[in-house]
Amino acid sequence: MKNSTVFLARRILTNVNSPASRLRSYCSPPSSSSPPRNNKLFVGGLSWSVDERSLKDAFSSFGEVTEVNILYDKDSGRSRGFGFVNFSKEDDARSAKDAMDGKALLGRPLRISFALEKVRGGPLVVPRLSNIGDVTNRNTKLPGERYARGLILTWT
DNA sequence: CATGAGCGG
Repeated sequence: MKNSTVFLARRILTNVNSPASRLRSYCSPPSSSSPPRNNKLFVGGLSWSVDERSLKDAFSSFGEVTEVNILYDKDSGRSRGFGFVNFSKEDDARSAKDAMDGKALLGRPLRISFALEKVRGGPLVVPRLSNIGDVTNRNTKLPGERYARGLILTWT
């Protein structure tokens, strides 16, 4: 049993460096300095009154939009202020990002970037180091806070 | 009523 474990580990280790590796990392891909080349845009800064319909209308002039998702708060039902817009062609996604990033929709400027690749069945490790030193792990709401949910801190 | 960083199901 130990042998098979070692064997598996060796296989994984050798496959990691193989260009044909189909392994998907929990961490950000190495040398991810260049933006991810996918067709999915992360759209933040959404006004809480923007729904998926109007969001798709705002982006479908740049190409075929195959999927639009806005995330809503489970309890309040209010928009969480961000969503995802998927284009069929990544060229259209790029032009939409370039044209719409910073542009106001319903009074609030959009913040658009390429969506991070989410690993299926695994956590999404965000390459961001804010919140360190301010780690909270609670589900209670403090005075002045609107969102106070447990925070799982990961880093790259 | 309220308002604002971030990457989900």
